[in-house]
Amino acid sequence: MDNDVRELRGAAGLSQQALGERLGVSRQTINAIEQGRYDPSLPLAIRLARFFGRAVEEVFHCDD
Amino acid sequence: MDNDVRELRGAAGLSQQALGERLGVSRQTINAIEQGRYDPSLPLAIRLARFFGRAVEEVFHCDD
DNA sequence: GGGTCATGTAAAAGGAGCTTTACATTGTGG
DNA sequence: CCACAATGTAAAGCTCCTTTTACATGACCC
Repeated sequence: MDNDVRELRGAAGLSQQALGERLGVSRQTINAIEQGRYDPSLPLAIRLARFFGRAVEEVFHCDD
Repeated sequence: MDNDVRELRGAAGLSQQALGERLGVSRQTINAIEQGRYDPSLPLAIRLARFFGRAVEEVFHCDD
């Protein structure tokens, strides 16, 4: 399950810290998600997708 | 965070057991999600939405 | 060289997701 | 009445998500 968070964040010109603050999570959480160390919870995934104006499926890609 | 799983499952004519088998989770998991006892993981939410031909955001509604 | 910003990473701790096993209720059909 | 299917629920246990604190790196500016 990989995702486009890093690209979208870069395009938005935000640091991991700044994005975390906007979404109410720590920068380590953003970092872990970008690196695919784990998947976000469903509510966080929805907040992330909505923040970037995308559908959840567009941001997070299942590999199956 | 509530969802439309029960309605969609009913419309599909499937038991909780049958739906769980299709998605690779236990019937208790389906039951808990339908009752809002907890949110599914992101991969399960995506599988559920895809199974019903909907977007994740259409099936799971954030209350914020 | 010293400060700061952005990022990577790690450990400990707590809460959430999911499993299995098990028991209870309700309804339906023989 | 007796199965049987569908659902609700509970406990124990494991893994995953997220936090906090902390240290380390490289880039960049003064």
